[in-house]
Amino acid sequence: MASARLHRAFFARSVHRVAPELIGAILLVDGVGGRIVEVEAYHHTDPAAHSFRGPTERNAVMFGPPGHAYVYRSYGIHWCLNFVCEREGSASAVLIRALEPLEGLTKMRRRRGLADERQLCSGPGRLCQALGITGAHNGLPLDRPPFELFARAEKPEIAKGVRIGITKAAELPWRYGLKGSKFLSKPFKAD
DNA sequence: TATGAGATCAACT
DNA sequence: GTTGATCTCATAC
Repeated sequence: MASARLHRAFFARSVHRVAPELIGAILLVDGVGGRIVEVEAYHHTDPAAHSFRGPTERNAVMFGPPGHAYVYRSYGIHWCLNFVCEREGSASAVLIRALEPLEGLTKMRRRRGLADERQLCSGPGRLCQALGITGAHNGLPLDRPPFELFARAEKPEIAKGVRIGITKAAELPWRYGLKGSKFLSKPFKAD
């Protein structure tokens, strides 16, 4: 099961193609990480996206080249990790919402102060804390250390649903997840 | 199980 | 001054 490294070209496409293909991919930061099980797409036509109103100091990275990390502070305390994708008129990115811990479990538990594996990375803020992601990672390329990204070996079953935790355009079905995963931040509606 | 408040920073009105 | 792509802890059934 040799997985290919994801390079910049992977992200130089529409978020709506990139987002579902990220499900099942492996993300490591400094050797700590796991399998991506939940993401959300943010597009410039989307009032909930930071890029909707154009570039600002905070979201400048989103308007840069694809394949970079966009890290921002949420509610003053949490960090959230995004992958910048191709611009289609304006900036777009994929929010990494949850992953299944595979590598560096000990480090993650220490950083999170938790024993429960399922809650180590089941949410954007938790994930960043577990992987040690901070504003220092903002703008870093995803194909160079400390980041490591590997494509999934096989195409998993993708669940699709409504996004979480937002008040604008919350009805857009741009949340993607690994069907049946125990590590989702919230379960998908069964269909 | 379910609802509610607090934490705390930067962009926006 | 208010709001937000959140999480945790406390209190109430």
